[in-house]
Amino acid sequence: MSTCFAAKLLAHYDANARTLPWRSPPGAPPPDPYRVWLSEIMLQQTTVAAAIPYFNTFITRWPSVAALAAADDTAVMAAWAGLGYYARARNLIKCARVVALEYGGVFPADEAALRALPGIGAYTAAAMAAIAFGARAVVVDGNVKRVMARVHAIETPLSQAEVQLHAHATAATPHGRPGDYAQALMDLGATLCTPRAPKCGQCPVARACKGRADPTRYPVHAPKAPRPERRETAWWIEVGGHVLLVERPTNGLLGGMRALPVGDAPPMIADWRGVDWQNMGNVRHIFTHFSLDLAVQRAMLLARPAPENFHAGLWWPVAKIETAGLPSLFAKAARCAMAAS
DNA sequence: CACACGTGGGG
DNA sequence: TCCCCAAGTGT
Repeated sequence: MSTCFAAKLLAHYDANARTLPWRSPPGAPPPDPYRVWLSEIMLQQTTVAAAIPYFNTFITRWPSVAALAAADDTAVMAAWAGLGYYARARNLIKCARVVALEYGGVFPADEAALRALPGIGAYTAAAMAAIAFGARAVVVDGNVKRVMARVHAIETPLSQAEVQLHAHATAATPHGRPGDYAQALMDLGATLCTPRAPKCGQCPVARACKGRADPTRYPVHAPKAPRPERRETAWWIEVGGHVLLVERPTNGLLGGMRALPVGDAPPMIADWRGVDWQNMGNVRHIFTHFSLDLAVQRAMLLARPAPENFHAGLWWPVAKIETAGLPSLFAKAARCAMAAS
């Protein structure tokens, strides 16, 4: 594959680039590295449509990495609520503070230095180096892997083809316009060289594509494991218009997020005898690696139990539950608990 | 290297 | 309803 590939891709990009809030037009000076970074973190395993409103909210509320570094952790986590993969938000905060304290609020331009920051892996470091700093970094994301697997008709399953795919991506990367090239390649994967029903008829590099005859054959995937089933119970404890929320442990599922208490028993040391629990129904939620059937139990208490009976709870106004920053699972459970009955 | 880690949209 | 998946990272 020669520079011809990149030339055709860039020409197509010049005429068809998507307009996105974090993006500069083709040929324009690079965007603020803060915007590139924020968008790249939000876009990890996340669709453009889902990321856009969050990006706009964050940029308005925290216009610079210094502003984000100075933010309350809780406020940032709440603003991220609903976007998923919450380790990204925890690392976002850590990264902002490292940049603020160790780099004076200016992102390093060096790919290796970027790679060393929290939440920035090989892909994001390369993307930032290319898009924000104009370096010839080799950007390899899911789009690039799919395009390379098709162009070269790679039969090796994706998980075992990393080195091969990276080599092809390196050979294809031009020395000029690295940022535009990276985005052009990802645009191609997102709009034409899609996983299903690729639009080969409109593809600028279809003539060079070895997978053209059967594009959906590539990339080859390993067989997927079955998704296990889990059952849990969430506890809605309401007193005087307030509901008990907890902050989940920093690590693990929905780590660091506010939530309803979950477990086999209500989250108290106190004695629950005599309390009238109502079964409010079940919420079904599909995670990447398991399916969850969450039963929702509700108790309406007359008096607030002593604080020492809770590990780390807070009473949130039921009328403002949407502002609590609950992840989607618990936002659903809250709607279930508040349903008329 | 394999697995944990969210969510909502599309076919 | 169900399966796939979307600009990955950390462990």
